[in-house]
Amino acid sequence: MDWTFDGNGVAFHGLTHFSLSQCLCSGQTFRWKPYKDGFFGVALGYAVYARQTGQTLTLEGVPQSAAEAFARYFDLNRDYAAIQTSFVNDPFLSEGIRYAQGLRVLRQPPFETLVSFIISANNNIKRISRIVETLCERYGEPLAGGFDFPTPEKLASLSADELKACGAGYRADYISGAARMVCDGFSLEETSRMPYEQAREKLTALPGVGLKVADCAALYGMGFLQSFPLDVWMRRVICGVYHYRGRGDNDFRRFVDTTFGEYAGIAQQYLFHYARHHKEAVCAR
DNA sequence: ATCCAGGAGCTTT
DNA sequence: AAAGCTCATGGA
Repeated sequence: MDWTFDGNGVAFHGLTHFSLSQCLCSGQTFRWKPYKDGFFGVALGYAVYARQTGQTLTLEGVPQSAAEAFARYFDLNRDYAAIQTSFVNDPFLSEGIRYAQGLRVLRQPPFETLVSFIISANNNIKRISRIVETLCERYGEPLAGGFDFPTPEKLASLSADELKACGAGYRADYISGAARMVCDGFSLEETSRMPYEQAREKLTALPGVGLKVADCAALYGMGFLQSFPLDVWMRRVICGVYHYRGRGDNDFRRFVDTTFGEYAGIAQQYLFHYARHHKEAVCAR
């Protein structure tokens, strides 16, 4: 990856198949907000002002020592053109790709991703973002211009009332329970090195983590690109766009496993983004 | 007021 | 195994 450092931050050059706004506004991260002509957010322990001009991504606030880490965060080293080509035989997916051109699956810190998607259960994106932001402001390490995501130790030390006061609602017990298990030796890094099926199975041992949340943590936080989070939107797509008539989740899962391949998670991200902006095109339930 | 939101977990068939 | 019920909260 070709990058430079100018004293204020890092800039990546020659990016194709990359759109910053598609990456940050597609429901996979809850930590970036529109700011001036770009986005402001906290990632990998840095408060960052990110903006894109053409094929250049500028990350103000990122030292050169963190350049490669951010290349991984934005998945800049992967050949998305080749992945998109592998989807050409799927007309629905091709439509999603056209609509969400430049979208990449981020690789975020595992614990932050896990907790964020525990919060996502039966919730909406705006409120998820607000809860995550409040958690960071109150309990995250202060950075130059923002707050980091709280550590497992910090979250494990909080009472249920303190977590509920951040808006977490009934998920407060899940958050502290999962944080405690991570503090107590449940290694997310180790899990991320396991085979996918094994990793997602292990993740569901955490409170508040079912298959869907496990798949989100696996996809957005652990680099398992074959993971396909099966949520309400994907059921609508599979039903309304692919005209699949399944009975229960087992049927939907079987459809996913036989339809999308090695990069199912990337396909899912295109479809999710497309579906959320084309409600009329997807199934009503 | 009622329903829904990137579901999970527990109870009942 | 599969369907049903409940969970806290805010916006539509």
